[in-house]
Amino acid sequence: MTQKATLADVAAVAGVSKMTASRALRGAPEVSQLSRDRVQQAAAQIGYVANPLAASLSSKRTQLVGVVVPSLTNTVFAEMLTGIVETIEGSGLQPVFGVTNYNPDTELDVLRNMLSWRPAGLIVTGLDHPEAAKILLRQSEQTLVQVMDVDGTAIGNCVGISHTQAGAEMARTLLASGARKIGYVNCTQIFDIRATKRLDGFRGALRDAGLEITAIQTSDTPSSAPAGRAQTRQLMQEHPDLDAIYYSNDDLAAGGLFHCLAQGICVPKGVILAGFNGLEFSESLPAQIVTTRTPRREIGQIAAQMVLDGDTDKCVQLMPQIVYLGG
Amino acid sequence: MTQKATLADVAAVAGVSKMTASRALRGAPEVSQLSRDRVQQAAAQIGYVANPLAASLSSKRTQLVGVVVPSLTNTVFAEMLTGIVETIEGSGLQPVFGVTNYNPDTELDVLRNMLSWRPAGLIVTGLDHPEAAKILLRQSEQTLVQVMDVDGTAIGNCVGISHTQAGAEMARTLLASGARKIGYVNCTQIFDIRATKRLDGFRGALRDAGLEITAIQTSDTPSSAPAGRAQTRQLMQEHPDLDAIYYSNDDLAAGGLFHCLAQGICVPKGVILAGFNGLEFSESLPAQIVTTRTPRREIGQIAAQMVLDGDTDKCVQLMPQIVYLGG
DNA sequence: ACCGGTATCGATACCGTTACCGATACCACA
DNA sequence: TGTGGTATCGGTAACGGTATCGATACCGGT
Repeated sequence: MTQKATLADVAAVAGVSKMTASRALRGAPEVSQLSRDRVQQAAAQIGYVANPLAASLSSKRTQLVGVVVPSLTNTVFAEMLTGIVETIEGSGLQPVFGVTNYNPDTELDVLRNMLSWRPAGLIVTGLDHPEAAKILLRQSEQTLVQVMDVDGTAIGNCVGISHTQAGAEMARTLLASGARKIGYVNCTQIFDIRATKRLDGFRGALRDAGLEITAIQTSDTPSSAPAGRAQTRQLMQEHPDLDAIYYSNDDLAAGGLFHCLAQGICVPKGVILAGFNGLEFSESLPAQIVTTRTPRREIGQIAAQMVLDGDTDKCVQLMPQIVYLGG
Repeated sequence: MTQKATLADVAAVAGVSKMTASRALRGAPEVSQLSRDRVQQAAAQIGYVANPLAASLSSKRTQLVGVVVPSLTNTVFAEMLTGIVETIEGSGLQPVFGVTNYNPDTELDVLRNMLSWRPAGLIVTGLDHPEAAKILLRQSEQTLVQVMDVDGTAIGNCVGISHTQAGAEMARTLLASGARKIGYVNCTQIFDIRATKRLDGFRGALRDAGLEITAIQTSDTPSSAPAGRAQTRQLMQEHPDLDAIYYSNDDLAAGGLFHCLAQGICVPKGVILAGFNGLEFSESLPAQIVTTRTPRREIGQIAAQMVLDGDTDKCVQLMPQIVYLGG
């Protein structure tokens, strides 16, 4: 009881060799029904728990899937993780998470650490990594999936959306609603490359219409609804005549909406607020915002499926959707 | 390049034995400065990456910390995870997450799976587990920390808050504000034992004042702001004269607030809304709600520290705080 | 009765690392 | 010069499994 039961113990109790016990427990075909039953019973009897470390070392294969995300508190990544977890569930694969905090140095560390486990698959966020990380990823042998973003060159498999296109589409949507004086709000405490791509696409589409962003309100606080509220207050104070405000995500946009509600500014009549992600809570907001619904859960599912299938060069571009939430 | 470099390769290049190489890389004291340098240089030169599987198998120790949470999309757990991650960072420990979806059967599976890795530490959510899980936990040898809840009997270490007390305190707060007709809103799609404890405490304190909950609005949808909005609508339709509504969490409460705002109901003048957790976004809501701020990040930090320190029977009860957010 | 084939099993050699203990060298000191 | 102690190293045996291949038994067909 004090010492864990080992395969040898199971084999001894079952009266077979270690190999037969191993095969029986793994469901290998070359075991007689009799031995199989005996082994399973013996294992149950002494409470045997397989040791995946030893198995991995011996077989030179692991059942690990490394998942590297920038943040856990961001619902978007949490939902992607959920997609991954629910897809690999029951496959015998084990997800291992790493968090980079949007920091390239941390990302490199996390990646190195992840790779040291020699995972069967690796799912990393984004296409943009520090050069050293790219080298690591290229050298490594396992199934690689880069998620969330398709704007750039993938090293391995790839699932996501085009943030550049998403930004452009939002610009066109706002323009179509008649907006001409448009503000932009973001947070730069962390360097969010995908938000930057959206901004680029947004700007490009405005320029195609002969327009520029009227004002940009940036802060180096973490992105959150309170930050969105504070920044919107400041932005609208300096530019009371904006037709629309594009936020780098729904949290900021919700904060912006809260500011408007508190000030009695009518949304979207007085000003259109645009976010990104289409988070669930946005659906219940008391006024309507426009946002881009991202299929993050599906991205997680597809990425996990790619790992399961051992794909190597697959690339799936998902199409986000402009939606009007709340009201 | 195709085959990973092993410790033997490092040793060969450095001109020492495997043992010396191993010791040098681990920073063991019984290595001369000369050998140490040579080994480190050799390792860097051939790009050696240590294999934690082999190390763990050989040393019978792992650097793994298993973390079992009910959900990843719930910000509360994500923030606790953040606390854990930031605390064990740099200690050489590796967090491994498991998600139970509030399902006891899943919890047992996840736990079994977690334990099979023989982690150095295990952090699980709550004090209430299926009986089989409790047995597993009691038998296992590693540092165990049960987090979030202190209402009950801990198996190992324990850090959290008393949800019963939190519920009672909220009841007293609402009573002190003059509320007499009080509604309660929750979601039961998942069985949230801690929410139940809060409700018990809440009810108890009301009874102490000779009162009962006026109406309970339950739904079996997942807990979210949209659910909160829908349920509040229904509840207020049937009971338009409520003084206050207690929600099982801030998401629902925010949804409730959105309903009131959309209906032009004044909060908190017309009705007091009470949530739980004190999420960051609640701070920016355009009207004031009352909630219980929970120290979930700190809980994660303390739990991780307990694992690092190898504590066995420590129990830390943190004190939540009633706060007024938004407005 | 002999043969080839299939089903079932076991012995052995690892996987890459660390624990353990013995070996060696070198030093100060008697 | 011998002796004991310390610092540094290496050989060997694990750790708990799996891959591989050879051994055995048993089958049907001729």
